[in-house]
Amino acid sequence: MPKVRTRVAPSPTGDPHVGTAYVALVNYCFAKKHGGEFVLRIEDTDQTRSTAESERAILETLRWCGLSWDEGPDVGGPHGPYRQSERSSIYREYAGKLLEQGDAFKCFCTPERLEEMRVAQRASGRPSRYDGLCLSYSPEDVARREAAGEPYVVRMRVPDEGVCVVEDLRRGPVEFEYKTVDMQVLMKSDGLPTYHLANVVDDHLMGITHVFRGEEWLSSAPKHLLLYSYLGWQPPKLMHLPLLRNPDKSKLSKRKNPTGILFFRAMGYLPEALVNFLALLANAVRDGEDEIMDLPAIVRRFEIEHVPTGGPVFDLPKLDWLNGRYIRERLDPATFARRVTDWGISPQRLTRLAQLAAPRIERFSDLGPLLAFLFSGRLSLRPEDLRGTKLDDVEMRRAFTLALTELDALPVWDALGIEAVLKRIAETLGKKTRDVARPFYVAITGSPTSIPLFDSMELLGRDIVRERLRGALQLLGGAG
RNA sequence: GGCCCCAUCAUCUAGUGGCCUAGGAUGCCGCCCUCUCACGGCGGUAACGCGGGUUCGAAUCCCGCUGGGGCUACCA
Repeated sequence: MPKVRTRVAPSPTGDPHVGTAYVALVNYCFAKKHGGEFVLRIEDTDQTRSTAESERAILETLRWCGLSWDEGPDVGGPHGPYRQSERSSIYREYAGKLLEQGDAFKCFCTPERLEEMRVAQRASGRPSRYDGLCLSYSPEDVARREAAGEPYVVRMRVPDEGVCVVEDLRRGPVEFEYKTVDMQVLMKSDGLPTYHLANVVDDHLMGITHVFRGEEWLSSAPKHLLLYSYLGWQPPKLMHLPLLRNPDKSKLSKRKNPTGILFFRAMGYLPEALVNFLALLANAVRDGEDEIMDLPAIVRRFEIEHVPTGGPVFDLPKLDWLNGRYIRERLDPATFARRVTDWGISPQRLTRLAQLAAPRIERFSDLGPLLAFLFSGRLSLRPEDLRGTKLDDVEMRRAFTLALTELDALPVWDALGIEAVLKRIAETLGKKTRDVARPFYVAITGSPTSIPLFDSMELLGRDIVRERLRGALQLLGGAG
């Protein structure tokens, strides 16, 4: 029996998500429960979306949660590198092997043709699936096109007939007819692999024995199983975890709810409470058992067969209750003091605040009202508070809506970038920056007079800013 | 549209054919404690989606329906 090895493989394409922490926790628990190892791998094969900043934040927040990995891009290990962008030659090798075996082929089809094909397939009620045009080309044809410099991708071959049975550890056998499984792209025209190839190759090479991943992967499991068999490898055991949901039951998304681990940190949740809460979502307690438990206890009582299959709503009020219990039951006054300091009034943060606040106060006692917004969750505002003279409701809605998307797209969250976004929005609206800034001051700081806006936003963090803008928008009756 | 997953209180869930006139937790309501509030204690509210089977017996097994969700990219 080989040693149990699990992994979490986040994609560094945005702010770290609680779903990632949930999946990481399950993989961590399973590995530790069985005396195995837990690996962190970065899936950055999408070079247009991946950022170093996102990777850094993911590592930092997972560590904040108390999860540690035995191997990973920062700690190294015998199966590295742990960043897929550094493993290109490995994927090329296996793509080459698949091509040679005839289990993959070069595809020269244009995006336009593929799009047309899919539209037609959908219209006639068929599954969306590559029609195999490029499979019909002779080797000479392929060589000629390649020599002519036609761009191509490498696609995996999928049988037209038969059934693939995916054995899910929790759900049992799940059947897929091969004719409903698409001939996925394995190597993009930029020479980098897609997730499908990279995850199979890496899981094998890294000796991963069990894969716990989100349910969104269940329908592509047949492709992965097929690749394992083409390459002559033993696939790991698979289990698909339910997706965390918004209160409206859709997949948890930052458009509707706080989803960022950074949000929970900025709001003053304790990492042990957050992890405890996520653990409850994976393994509920039995009657009479206390719901508070630390990581070792979570690991000890972890049972994969008790992970629910239905997607749970991320129930913020319950997290609040649990976090409150941690604060009043698990923090002695000294620890309380230290953790509050680390959270909001660390010397570094106070130094920064000093520069921003000192010019605006006459007594230290002015600090309370001036900086209260930095130590608050939601602000209680009325629509009248937002209204000034320079922007009407329609314009404000427009400005907030634009800000919501543009701020999300900022690669690095700092005052400079935020300023650029606000100025661009003012320009779009044909207004002065100062006039556009006013409602933002109110929405973000709760008052039209405050310490500088862009710094305030930076200090609050992207997630809280998003929540406050969303709140302001709601006050004005929705997006514009 | 096609494929797949899922289905117990508002929410998280226990429940793996009789222990269930369905248990716990959050939320909400009430009472108690109390210099306020909160905490805490006690009590209450509230669910097996529907229809067929199988069985002596079904929340538990099977089928259909309905509902929800995911996937359907040269993103993961």
